Amino acid sequence: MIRDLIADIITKSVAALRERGELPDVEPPAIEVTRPQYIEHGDYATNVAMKYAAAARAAGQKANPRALAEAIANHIREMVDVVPAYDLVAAVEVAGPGFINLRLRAEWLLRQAREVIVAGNSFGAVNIGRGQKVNLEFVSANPTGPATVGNGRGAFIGDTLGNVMRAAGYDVTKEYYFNDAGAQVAKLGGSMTYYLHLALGHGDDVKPQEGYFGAYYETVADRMLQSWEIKVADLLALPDDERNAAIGKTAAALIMDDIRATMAKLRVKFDVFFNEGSLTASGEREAAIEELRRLGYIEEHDDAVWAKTTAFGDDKDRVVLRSTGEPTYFASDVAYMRNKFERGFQKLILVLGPDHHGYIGRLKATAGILGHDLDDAHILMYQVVTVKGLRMGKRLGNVITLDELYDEVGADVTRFFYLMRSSDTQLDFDLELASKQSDENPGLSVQYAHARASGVFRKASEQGIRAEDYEPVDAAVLANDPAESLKHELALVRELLRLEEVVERAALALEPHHLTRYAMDLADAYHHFYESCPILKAGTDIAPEVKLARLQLMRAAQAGLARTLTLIGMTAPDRMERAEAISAEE
RNA sequence: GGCCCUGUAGCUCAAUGGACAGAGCACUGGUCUUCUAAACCAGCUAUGCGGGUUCGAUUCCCGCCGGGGCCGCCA
Repeated sequence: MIRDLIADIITKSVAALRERGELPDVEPPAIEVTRPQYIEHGDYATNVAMKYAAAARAAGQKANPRALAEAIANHIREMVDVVPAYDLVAAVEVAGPGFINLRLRAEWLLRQAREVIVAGNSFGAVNIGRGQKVNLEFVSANPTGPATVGNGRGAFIGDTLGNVMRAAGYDVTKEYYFNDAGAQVAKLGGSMTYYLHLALGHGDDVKPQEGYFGAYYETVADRMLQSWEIKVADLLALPDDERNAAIGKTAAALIMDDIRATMAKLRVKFDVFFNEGSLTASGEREAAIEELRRLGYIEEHDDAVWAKTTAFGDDKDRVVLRSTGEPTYFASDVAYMRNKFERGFQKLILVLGPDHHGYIGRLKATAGILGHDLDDAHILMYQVVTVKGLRMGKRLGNVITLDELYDEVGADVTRFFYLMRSSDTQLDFDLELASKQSDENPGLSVQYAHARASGVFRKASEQGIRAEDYEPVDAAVLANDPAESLKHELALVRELLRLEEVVERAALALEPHHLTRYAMDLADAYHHFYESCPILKAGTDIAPEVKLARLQLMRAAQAGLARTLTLIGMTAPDRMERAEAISAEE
């Protein structure tokens, strides 16, 4: 990573100066290398002089941050002059209250275009994960209804976070946990019994007080009858409890298929669908309770059996066995977490909706009880989703389904819009903007940048210029371009090289939304380059070596756009056609 | 009552404790015999209030005010 190389230079300079006694005799601060907000300040900046001065003053020594900065900057300049590996640095300047700004050499930057192309699918990859096994659980909605726009948020956060963590060197398993038995599914069975009777023309006298209702369940009833009419007739004849459980389970299977289909359409990929029921069948749920008992975190009172989660910071202890002797869902949660750790995952990430915020304490406590660090179980919580601008009247019940969004704007735009926002803020999905088939739509704008590059390569191909003609050339020739052109060429390379930092940050902070921001910035840099650096444009007379170098740069930009779109889970189209994205028009 | 998220431009939102707070949309004014105008250029406006920590606070801490959400021997 380029930033690490810069940090290495600074670290070595500080160490050398300290060795010579030219810096205050205090513990040097951690080296922080950041991107200045303005490119006029350089490519990278460090605040080490200011931190050093503060540490010195705290130790009672006199220190002037700017003077320290000058000393360090001088030493960096000397090193850059003599160490060939550091020749990427063009200038070192001291500015403001004591920042040391480093500027990269234009020729070096331009030559990175070829590196981007050579890197291919590994472009932007970093290795901060070092192969750590991570279990990333998301959606995990039980099959009692179609996936909603709320579930979608977990889906896209989880899926894209998984992609970006893989790019950051983690060994990620994407997992969906579901329960197709128990009280909720029995309730579903009650509702489905009602809808099945309706579908068979038996009247509506079995309508339950509480349950799942809406047009969607009519379609489920129809499909059940189509596939298993005879079996369904048998099931309806069972005693109420058995009937509800059996019909609920049958309906749940259909609904689970619907959810999987919705996820697949939206390119949300899971490696594992984990059935809660398997924990019962395998005896893991019982074993988990026994394990808690063995570890001394079980208490019995009020006729129930409790797990002492308060020992690890939870608000209250949690029931694992009710007074009826029935295990709670939390008992399964314990078993499930134990199962994950036993499968070798070192870190568990659970993407949960805002209604689960009360679960954080008990889940982290569970990790603690099982002998792990509380941070080995990380809860990534997202806030609520609302949709502004959706036509009313066509909806199923009072929830908006993910399928409806998909039908309106397609997978690409849906994913982009969901990922534009930080998980911590509410998501107000702007359907009107998302539906626009123009560059006002930020998601399409990024794809358009990619397609636009494809158009240029098609044209180049028509003129007999092929990839093997421009991919190997030395783009440093562009350093001689007019200032206005060079500005945009360098800005484009700089933006490209930032991807690895974006990947690192998104993976470390578990914040996939940085990718969409980056995608817009990269597309913007690309568009500027496209406008001000013509290649094949009619009426222009571009020198052949410049033409090839710009084609290479454009190819690198396209690769970066494709890589970013892929991480977000979007397609990178070679052409944009209006009709293609209008899937909602009947 | 307790807990979680949140308050930034007209709207929706960004901003690893740094330098001059950025995008998109909207709005205003320009640019079309194009490398596809599905574009480009220019302009307009913001950190809820009060303290604190810091060389430096949109960011961290405390209080107040305002939004959204959650609190079960449900699953």
